[in-house]
This record gives sequence, structure tokens and C-alpha cells, in this order.
Amino acid sequence: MVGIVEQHAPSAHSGQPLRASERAYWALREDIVEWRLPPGTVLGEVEQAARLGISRTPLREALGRLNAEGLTAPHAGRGVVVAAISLANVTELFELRTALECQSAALAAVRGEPAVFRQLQHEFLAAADALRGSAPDARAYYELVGRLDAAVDDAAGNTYLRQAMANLRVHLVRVRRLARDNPARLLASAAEHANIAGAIADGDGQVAAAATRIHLHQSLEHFKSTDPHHRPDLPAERTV
Amino acid sequence: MVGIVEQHAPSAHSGQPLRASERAYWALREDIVEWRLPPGTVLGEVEQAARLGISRTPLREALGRLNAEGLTAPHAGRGVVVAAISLANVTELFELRTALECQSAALAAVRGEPAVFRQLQHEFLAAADALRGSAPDARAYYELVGRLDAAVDDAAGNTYLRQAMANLRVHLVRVRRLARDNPARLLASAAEHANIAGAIADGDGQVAAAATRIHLHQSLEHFKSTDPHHRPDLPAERTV
DNA sequence: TGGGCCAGTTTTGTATACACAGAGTCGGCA
DNA sequence: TGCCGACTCTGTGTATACAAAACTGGCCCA
Repeated sequence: MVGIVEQHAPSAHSGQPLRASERAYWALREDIVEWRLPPGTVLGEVEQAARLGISRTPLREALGRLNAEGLTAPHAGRGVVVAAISLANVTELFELRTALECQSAALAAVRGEPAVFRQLQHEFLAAADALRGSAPDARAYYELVGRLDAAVDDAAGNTYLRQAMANLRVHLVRVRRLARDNPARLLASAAEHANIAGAIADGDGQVAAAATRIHLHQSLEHFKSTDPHHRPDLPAERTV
Repeated sequence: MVGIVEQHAPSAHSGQPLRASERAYWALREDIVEWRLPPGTVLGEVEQAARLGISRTPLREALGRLNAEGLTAPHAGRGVVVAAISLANVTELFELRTALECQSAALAAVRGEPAVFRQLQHEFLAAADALRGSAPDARAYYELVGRLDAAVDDAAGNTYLRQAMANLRVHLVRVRRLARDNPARLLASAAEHANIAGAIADGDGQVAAAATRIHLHQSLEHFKSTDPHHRPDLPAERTV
């Protein structure tokens, strides 16, 4: 489960005052993603509005966006509830992710600037060396992965694809909290990413897509092997 | 550009009273898709609320959903404007569509009920014969295409994939108004669809994906060949 | 004559008030 | 004691009023 870098609220980067509805959206989104609001939690409008210190009107807008993204689901006559997530959901998520990221990688191979991805390839190879060291810096590695994702998004140059992946990543970030990355997996992941970057730099869309598919397959297999079913914080199989 | 069947408001099927925000959403959505509200139209809140006979609050909810779907874009201090759409957008749309539908077809081949798709294959072959006749019924054909789409969605059994395709189809429906289908294209399309259905019935995901890719490629090429640039109702190249 | 600034106006953002619908509960009746 | 009905009460859906922000137009100054 390497490769999903959390997005933060715009306010974190630009200090300008945010609208109340935006603040509510990001606050709730983060609370859900961080599992502070576990699946099944009912989000009453008056209750949440009071908690966030805003009125119901902007809160409703925030809830509407969360519903649209699938992070919450309207529970007839009883407000909205935080959506559940299960191993079955993760599998489905990865099926969509594979489709989107393989296409992105293939397009990036055709349209991207080779130098950019060659550079990233070298960085991943260097990162793999670093991860073999005594004090592997996982955070720096995640940052690098985020840079590759952004570069691919950018090179693919497809607004709709980008937005579809943004929608998807919200859920992946949420799942990420369930995954345990170990040094061995990080090392393998670095090599896989180096392959992806290299294929894109080569302009070989077929190989880039294949490398992406391999990476995602391995990620999912690793995730499954961490046996989420035995984890108490993972809810039972429930539909979203 | 064969294969996108318009979705209708829930009220059309279930006569129960709809919330004002829902009505506003569907009304605006249809107005945009049908090009009654051309790209660039500014949708003032008070103006639209008055036009639809509702208050601003539910209207804002509707506009929020339209913005999230990309049908409109917020124009600071100037309300929301109907998003423009250009040939470049159509190409991007099809890149995303290819990724999603190929994946869907491949999954359907693995998980679907073969008999369902065998039946659809035969229906498409019969439709091809009918389209060769003197009075081709395009509407019946579109309905058949819609049935295949629904069957694939259903067989793929992936919530996220389904939702991503639903989001995409909104834009495709909108583009469809620009396309001119002719009998020859419809006939070819029927054969392509028969191939897709047959491959899924065979349980061959590879072939199903390839057949889907071919169909979408031909659709896009046909669309491009209708030369939308010469059509006056198509706006100039503008970003969405 | 061109650019920047200021005020008016329009439009959005937020808060509050009200109406309605559904669920849960309490009491009465069989 | 169990079941049915009405009632209450919580919570959402909608409307309206107010506040803040942004655009537009004009004016002044360089």
C-alpha cells in the first residue's frame, strides 16, 4: 500500500481565510480519513454544525460533497453515516486504480518529458539504496512517490483522468491507515517505481502500463497478506 | 458516438414527490446536456432559483453537485458558468472512457453470466440485420446498447468503477448532441458490440477489453470525422 | 491618454427561523 | 401481558434575512 500521499486542505498551504463550508469539508474529510470518525458514525447536522462552530447551511454543503465522493452515505431519515470499508472494497478500489493508473502511465510515456522521468527513475534507484541502509527514511520515500504521481498526472495531461484519480485517492488514503508497510515492501516498491519511471522515460507506454500493473498487483497482495480480517479496528464486511 | 444512453431523473420512473434540490439538479443537468444552456452561460443563484420556482438553498445544493461533476465551474463573484467542451475535451473523455470500459469488460468476462451476454450478442447480430433494412430503428438500437452497458456494469460488480463511469457518462451524453450517427456507423457499431458481448460470453477478458478498445477507437474516429469544428453550435477551443 | 483607485451594486456566503416527516415511546385497550 | 395507536420529539428540507466579498463603472491623477 505504498503510493498514496495524503492531500491537505488548501489552508495548510495558503494562509488565506477559508470559507466555512470548505473548512467543514476538510475537517470532516480528515476526521473520516484518519478514522477519528469510524464507519457507521451518524453525522447529525445540528450536532456537527455545533462541533465545528458553524451553521447548518455550510455544513450541509460539506456533507453533500462527502456524499458525492462516497466517503459518507445518506441514511434515510437519519442523517448521513460514515461509509464502511472492507477488504472487498479494497479489491474493487484497486480494480479501478489499475485501470486509471495504467492509462495514465501509458499516456505519460507518450506525452511526458523523458528527462523528468529519467531523473525520477534515478531518484528511485537511489531511494532503494537508501532504504537498504540502517535508517531508512520512509517519509522521504513517500514524498518521492508523491512526486512521481504528480509528474504522471501532469504528463498525462488529461483533466478527466486526473479528477477521477483524485476522487479515487480519497478512498485509498483512508484504506492506507489499515496497511502496514515494512522495509522489505518499501524496497520492492522503490524498484517497481523505478521501472515505471524508466518505462515512461523510454516513451514505452506498453511497458509503463505493465510496470504500473505489476506495482499495483504487488501492493494489493502485500495489503492482503497483512491480514486485515484479524484487525479489530477493521469493520466487518459491509457494503459502502 | 454510439453507446451513451441518457439517464433520466428518478421522478420519471417513480412518481413520488422529489425534493426541490433534486428537481433543480435534474432540471439544470438536462438543460445543460440538451444544450439549452450553452457553455459559458452564467447561472446566477437568484435568477435560477426564480426560474425553477424554488429558493436559493436547494438551488445551491444542485449547483454544488453540478460543479462536482464538472458540468459547471464556479466563476468567482460571477456565479457558476456552464462548462465549455471542445474536441480536445472529447479526446480526453475517451481516454478515460477507454480505461474504464476496457476494465469493466474484462471484469465482466470473468464474473458475468455467460448466457446473458450470449443473448445480447445475438440481439446485436439481429440488430445489425435490422439496421440493414429499409427502416432502421435507431432508438431501439440505442436501447439495446444501454442494456449491454448495464449488463457489463452489473457483471463487473464494482461499485467504484460503476460510479466513475456514471460520472463520465454525464459528459458523454453532452457530447453526444454534437455527434452525427449515420446508418453505416450504426451498422458497424452493432458488429463491434456483438464482438464485445461475445467475448464476455466466452469469458475472455483480454478479447473483451480489446473489442471494447476497438469500438471506442472507431467511435472517436467517427466523431472526429464529423468535423465538429465547422459546426456553429460548437464553441471554440476553451478549457473546462 | 492610460493606469490606478474608490464607491456602488450585484452576487455569493452564512445564519436563523419555520414546516414537515419519520422514528421512538408511552399509554390505553384487548 | 402483549399489541396497537397516537403523540412527542428529534432531525432534515426549505425559505428568508443579513453580512461580506467581488466585479463594474467612473473618476482622478500622473
